[in-house]
Amino acid sequence: MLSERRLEVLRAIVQDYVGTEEPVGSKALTERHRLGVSPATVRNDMAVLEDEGYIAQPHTSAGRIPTDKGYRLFVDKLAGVKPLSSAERRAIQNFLDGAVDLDDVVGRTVRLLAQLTRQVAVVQYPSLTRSSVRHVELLPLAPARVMLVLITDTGRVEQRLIDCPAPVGETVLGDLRARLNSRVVGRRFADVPPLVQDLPDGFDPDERPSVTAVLATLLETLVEETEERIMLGGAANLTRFNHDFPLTIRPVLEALEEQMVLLKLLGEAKDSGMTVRIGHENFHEGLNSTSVVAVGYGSGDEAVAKLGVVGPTRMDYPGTMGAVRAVARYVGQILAES
Amino acid sequence: MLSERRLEVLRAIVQDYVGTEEPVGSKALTERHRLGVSPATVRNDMAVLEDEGYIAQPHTSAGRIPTDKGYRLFVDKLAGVKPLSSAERRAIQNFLDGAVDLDDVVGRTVRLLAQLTRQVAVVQYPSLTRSSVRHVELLPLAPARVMLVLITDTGRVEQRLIDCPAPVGETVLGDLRARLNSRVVGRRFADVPPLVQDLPDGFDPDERPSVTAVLATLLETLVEETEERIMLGGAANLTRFNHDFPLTIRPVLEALEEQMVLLKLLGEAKDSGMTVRIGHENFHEGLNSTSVVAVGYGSGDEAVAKLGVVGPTRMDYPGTMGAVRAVARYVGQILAES
DNA sequence: CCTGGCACTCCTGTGTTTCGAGTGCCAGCC
DNA sequence: GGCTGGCACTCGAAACACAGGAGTGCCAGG
Repeated sequence: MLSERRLEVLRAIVQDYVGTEEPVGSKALTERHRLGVSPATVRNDMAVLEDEGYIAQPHTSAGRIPTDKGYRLFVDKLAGVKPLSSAERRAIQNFLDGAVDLDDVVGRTVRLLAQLTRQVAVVQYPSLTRSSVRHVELLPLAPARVMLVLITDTGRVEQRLIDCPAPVGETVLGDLRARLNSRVVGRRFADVPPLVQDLPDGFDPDERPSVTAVLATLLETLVEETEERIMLGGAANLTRFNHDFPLTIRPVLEALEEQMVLLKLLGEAKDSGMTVRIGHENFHEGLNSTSVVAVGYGSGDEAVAKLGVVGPTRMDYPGTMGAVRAVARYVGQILAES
Repeated sequence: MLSERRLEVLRAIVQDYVGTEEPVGSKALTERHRLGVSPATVRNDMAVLEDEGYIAQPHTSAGRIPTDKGYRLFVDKLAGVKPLSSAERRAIQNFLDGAVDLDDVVGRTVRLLAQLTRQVAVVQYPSLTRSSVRHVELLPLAPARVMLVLITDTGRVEQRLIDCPAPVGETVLGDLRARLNSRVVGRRFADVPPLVQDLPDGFDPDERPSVTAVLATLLETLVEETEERIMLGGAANLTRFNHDFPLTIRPVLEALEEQMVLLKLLGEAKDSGMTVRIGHENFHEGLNSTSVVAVGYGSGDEAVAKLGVVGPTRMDYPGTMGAVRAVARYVGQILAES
């Protein structure tokens, strides 16, 4: 176990390095923090911290920088979550209150988060699996063509074109619509399949193939469209990183362009509470020198989706975590209201 | 007027510079192109081209690079559009054919274009103003709460929540839905307002405020949601630019993150035919060292939206233009089919 | 009008040197 | 035992010098 003072030294190193972006030496440390000991002592502490793997030297005779392990300790033990100022909180609320629909909410959130943290923001659309059905609508487009519109309680709308095996009358369609809605409205997506299984039985044998086609598409939408959408913003903030960054920025940009990677990134975050993944804790190679701060958000108690930011491992963790948490809360409120 | 050979020299300079990314000198030119004259002669031609402003020297005693004006001449007079290979065309078709809905079409298009041109791709969603109404749906959510769903012929779906001044019965809503659809289905958005103006007259005075509220929201959606969406992809390709690029990449990324800028960017493109804006021809400062190649696409003869790519002024214009044109054509086809 | 020759420019890459922040270690001190 | 000042050492970064070479402009001759 590290002594109190050594932890203090680590904290000081992290803070200074995050601020200056330059390796921090023993002398500079004692000057900027009231550690009450001399540089030589700090050097000894640093040697220990380095042995334990919390800090490292880019090269001999340079200052120290925190390792992933060092940041981990910092986040877990040494740093709290920095609450936002009330001005900031008011700004968040004002900005989000202007949203008109779900797309707009997500769009505003991502911009807000990027601006607040000056990093890359990632916001997942409220997930279909966890939301429930608000309404199912069937629209005749042509004799044997139907459009299925699925509306969720989070305001999301999915539509699908269905080619039926035979023409479907308006009345049949109306009938189906009514029965379908009476069974599934208010239900969780996951609960829907068993509830509609026997629906075709109530129809004339001639109509059954079409009814089955509609149901099949509905179920497919429920499952397949769980492929969740994600919005990204603030990519320009990547350029604030190290100055030598064409090298480093490239793989990050590439990783961020892949929906799959982003989904996995947020997916790995815990369902409740804030998750911080630092450097190599991220599964994706391109993100080995970045950290991800993510948190779930939702209209009720339960998280329906996640949001977060991606930034350099050398980031202001307390501030970032504060901003992420605050934004998630307000978005949750907005969703609950609408 | 420049002589034939001087134009040939300019063409050679552009081609070489695009290929090597390095200033091109007279000797290298004669070696790589069969100009039939000596380096000294080429030097004289270059001096003239420089006087006229088509090329420039980064510094004395370096090779020449084309200016914006030089690229402009190249694009207008010296270069054609390079058609894609049949393999490429097949790949495009295969890739786009797999799309399931509009979001998917746009998403695939943007990825395809980015990959094909190795540049940043920009695709505008089919515009609401130019599309027409396929169906309007009204769904009762609560006694005095209605959801309006608007479906366009390009497959786009817009939804709006409406709080009515008084409870609305199912029958009234059904009635309104029927009358509304009979009047507006198949109509252009721009034509809708006059067609629905007198609709409230047919309803019971008690219901009129609610009907008016619904109509107001519909019209608002038509107008306001003409705020068009844009999808962006291939940002990682920015890193292929000059190696010294944190400087240059920054403003470009910032510009690309602003929807407004992107909209204006595509908006400035001609409605028909391909538009190429080179360097300072772009209104936005951050894009002064980039070129934009854009073209309209649509399901019929008329363009419903635009797409294009953003890349360095030093780009392969014939190839890029070929790819952009080809992709636009196939997207148009896909939209027409669905 | 084209060409070869020539002097000149100036960027680029390479090696050398200097400078200084930072380190590890040691002996002494509380 | 733990802290401190002192000291020699390391090594990257910045400054400087220098040669090489690609490229130019200009001129005289074909």
